[in-house]
Amino acid sequence: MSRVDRTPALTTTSFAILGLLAIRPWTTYELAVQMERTLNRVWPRARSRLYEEPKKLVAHGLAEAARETVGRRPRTVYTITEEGRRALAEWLRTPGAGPSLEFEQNLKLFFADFGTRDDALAQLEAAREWATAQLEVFVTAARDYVEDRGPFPQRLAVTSPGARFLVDFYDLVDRWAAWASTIVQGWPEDPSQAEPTLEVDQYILRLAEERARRPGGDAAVPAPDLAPHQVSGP
Amino acid sequence: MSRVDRTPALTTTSFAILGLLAIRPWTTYELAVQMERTLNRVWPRARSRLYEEPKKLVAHGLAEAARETVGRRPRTVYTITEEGRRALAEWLRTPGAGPSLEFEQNLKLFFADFGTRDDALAQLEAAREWATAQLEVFVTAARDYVEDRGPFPQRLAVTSPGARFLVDFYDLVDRWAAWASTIVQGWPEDPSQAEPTLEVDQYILRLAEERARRPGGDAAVPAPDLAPHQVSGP
DNA sequence: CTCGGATAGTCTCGAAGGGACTATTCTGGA
DNA sequence: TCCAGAATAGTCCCTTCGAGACTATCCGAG
Repeated sequence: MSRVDRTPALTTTSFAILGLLAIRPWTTYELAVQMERTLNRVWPRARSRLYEEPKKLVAHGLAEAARETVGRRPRTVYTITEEGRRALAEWLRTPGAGPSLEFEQNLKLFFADFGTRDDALAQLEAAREWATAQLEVFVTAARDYVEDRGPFPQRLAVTSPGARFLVDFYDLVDRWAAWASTIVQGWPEDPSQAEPTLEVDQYILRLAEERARRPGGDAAVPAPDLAPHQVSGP
Repeated sequence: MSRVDRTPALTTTSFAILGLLAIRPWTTYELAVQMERTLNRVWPRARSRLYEEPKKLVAHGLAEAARETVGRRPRTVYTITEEGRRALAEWLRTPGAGPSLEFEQNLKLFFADFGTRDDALAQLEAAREWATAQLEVFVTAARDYVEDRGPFPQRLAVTSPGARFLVDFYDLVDRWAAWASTIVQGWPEDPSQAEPTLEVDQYILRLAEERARRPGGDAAVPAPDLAPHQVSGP
């Protein structure tokens, strides 16, 4: 009531920063750089945001700020507190949200019948380039890690399953765009005149149904019966 | 300068709405529902946003609003203009952004060493449930489409490649989470004590490098040499 | 000695999210 | 036939975010 304190609420982004602080102390600038290089891939946030979060953490008692100075330039080093570690563990216990995907190139493909076939092909080509670029950055970083030149090698056991997801995701985008290109190339100039390819639709449906029937339980998953991103010829 | 009009700029969301209007006229409510059911999967936006967009389109001359009334309740039906169709085609010509992914469950996995093994397993299980739920909704909708009961069957040719991406994405999340679960089950109670599994890391690296070498050109993509989401036993 | 890139931030504005709130119309079952 | 609840058709508010402009110092290579 009245106009009491109101320290802004903690968000997922706050806990992402808090997690980094649990690894070691950082300055805000280092946090921002680290975030851009790694966490951005699963939790993208604007740089400007990242400068606010540590302050919130301090306000909540989850981190401490130490003002230092390099020459005449001041900087702030943040360190996690014991309460911060408890809060982080607590956050890890609560269920997280499922993936949320924004995919403008796919959105444009969805409206392809209001443009030209070449427009659609350009979107798919851009998607492939995106995937390639992501993978290149990834390979460089991953090679460093495997050759023991990466930071925090002791965290590798914990981080590699998540990394696997990213590689597979980039690979999916690439394979899908390549496959979709072959489909779109078969369209007429004006995509609104394209004939529905029933094989594709039934194939999609079969894939989806098959998966929906797969037991939700556990254990090893068999390799897919249907080769991904290949359309069987008629 | 001074304090002139300033009709707010058009965003990707504006064009998503404009694309729907290119299919047929809608009321704002219908647009919001349609968006939630379909476009949300590649371009998720809050409902409240969707009520603003058509007004912007009108302000830019890309759509027209017709006030109607059902009984005593007023409603507004939006129709695309010729200029709107031109703007849409123009937008389709410009390259779209690559995918952007938010994945909180994976983020929590990334910090698994500050929680317990069971916390990590719970995140993965939640990811599987999410994927299953998405697929179930998808299957229901897709079955309707294939059995000719879906709206806009004439757009099927254009929309099914994009749908394929979604099925594969959900499938990826599911397979990955199942695979990752088997890895995490091998961890000790305290994940910070987990041993790095070099096989996994080198496997990831090999996958990534192999892909990075793949020609960025075109044409059919061969089936992957390595079965997705299976770790070869030692 | 200097110049460009890395370090270390602040600030602003508009876009987006999330939900509370209102009100009328339609539909299926008692 | 009547009523409850779902669907229709929005408005409003507050907070968070994103994108980028802006400032300033430090450090290393040539």
